[in-house]
Amino acid sequence: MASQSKEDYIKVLYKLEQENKVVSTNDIASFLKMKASSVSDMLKKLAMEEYIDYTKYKGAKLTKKGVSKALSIIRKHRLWETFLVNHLKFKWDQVHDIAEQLEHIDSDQLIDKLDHFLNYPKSDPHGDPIPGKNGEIINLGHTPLNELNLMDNGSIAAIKKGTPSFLQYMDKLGIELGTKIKVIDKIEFDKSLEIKIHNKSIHLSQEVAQNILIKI
Amino acid sequence: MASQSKEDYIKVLYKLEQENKVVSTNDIASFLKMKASSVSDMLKKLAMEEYIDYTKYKGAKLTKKGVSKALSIIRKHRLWETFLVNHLKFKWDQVHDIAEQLEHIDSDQLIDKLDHFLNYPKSDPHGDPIPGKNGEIINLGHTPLNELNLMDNGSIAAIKKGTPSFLQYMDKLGIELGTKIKVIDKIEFDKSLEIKIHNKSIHLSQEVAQNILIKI
DNA sequence: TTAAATATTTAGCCGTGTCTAAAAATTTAT
DNA sequence: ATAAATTTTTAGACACGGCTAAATATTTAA
Repeated sequence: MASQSKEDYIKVLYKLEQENKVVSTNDIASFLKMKASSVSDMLKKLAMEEYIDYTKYKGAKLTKKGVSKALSIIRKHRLWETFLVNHLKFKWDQVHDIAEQLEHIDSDQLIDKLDHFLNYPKSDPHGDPIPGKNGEIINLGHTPLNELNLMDNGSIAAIKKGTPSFLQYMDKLGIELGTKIKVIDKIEFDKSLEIKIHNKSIHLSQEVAQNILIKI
Repeated sequence: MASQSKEDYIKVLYKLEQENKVVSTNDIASFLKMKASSVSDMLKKLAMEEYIDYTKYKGAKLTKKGVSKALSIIRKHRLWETFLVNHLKFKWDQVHDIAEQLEHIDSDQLIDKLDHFLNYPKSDPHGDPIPGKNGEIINLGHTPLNELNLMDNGSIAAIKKGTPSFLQYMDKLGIELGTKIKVIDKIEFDKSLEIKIHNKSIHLSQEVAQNILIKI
């Protein structure tokens, strides 16, 4: 089994690869709040264990083995979050740090049984898809709220940014998974928008709207 | 928070103190399968952090702080075991290693909520008492089976030795928590005994009987 | 009560995963 | 096209938690 630390790197690699193609040492360092030199060392080790393809000065990319490892960690993370919210009655903004610890527990049988107990959920409390046992990840076909057109209707499907403060802001706005919304104004100037929700109209910055995923 | 490794030492210290008064370096080493020199090093650190009272060459003893830490780890271990068996449907011989990992997860809130979810259990799947939030440990007043008198009746209250193979042996004998038994013969020669269980008579060595706790 | 056996500690080494400072490679800008 | 800026790697250090081998204390036995 990869150490906790290595698992953390693999997770970040996966996350950053979603955005870019190849991931740079500095990107990882700033994400993990570590020094580039530490990252450089670790990349060498991960390459040696064939979790990544890595050429000095050229950045890193997960191998098949690496992606599969990443998906298994994400699967564990999201299943635990689901357990914490649905059964232990945590709020959706309280579960991240705990799941961050639980995701490193090493037992396939445990995860199989947890999955069964939770009734094979397809997404976690933030609406993110839960990878399957073999790494299958369902594309739920969601659209960032800021990409909707004027007068489009939809419902909240997922919150992309899972930080406590962002989720608490969502709570304050009355936004939860499944809530119906309608785009009633789009402001050219700053790309912000006005939506109708719970029959009230609220204003959202582009920054915020980007992090709210909609099912149309 | 104490490291995982330190928590392991504290747990062993607690366990060994139940049997002896002061715990020797070698006892710990053989229990943890480590070298005495490593234990010696660690005892120094634990003493520095005031988890133990330690005098060179004289052995170690948990302080109040140490005992309270030990009880909190045991509490977590047993609550998780209860979850694994009662909700995830693990067998009682499969949960030890997984609970060994889960017990190091650091979140008081998590344990509070788990305790609530489990409906505040007083004992775990092996019949061992679960320490309370503040370290209260209920004495369930159990008697080792080998200390019962001829013709005494009782029911299985706990299995002291929680190794998979011992628990599997219990399964084979039809012994589970709550099973009624009666002592029908005590053999002086080797301290073994004959008990009636499920209306059949079975023979148990002293070694085995010592590890079965009875509620009379 | 002293020598032998045993238990414990110390000294020094190693791998892991971090760091700082310096060197080297790459990228950007003139 | 080369100098400057930036990024990345290397070198060397450190804390942690193990280890082996040697030294030292303690206990046991002659």
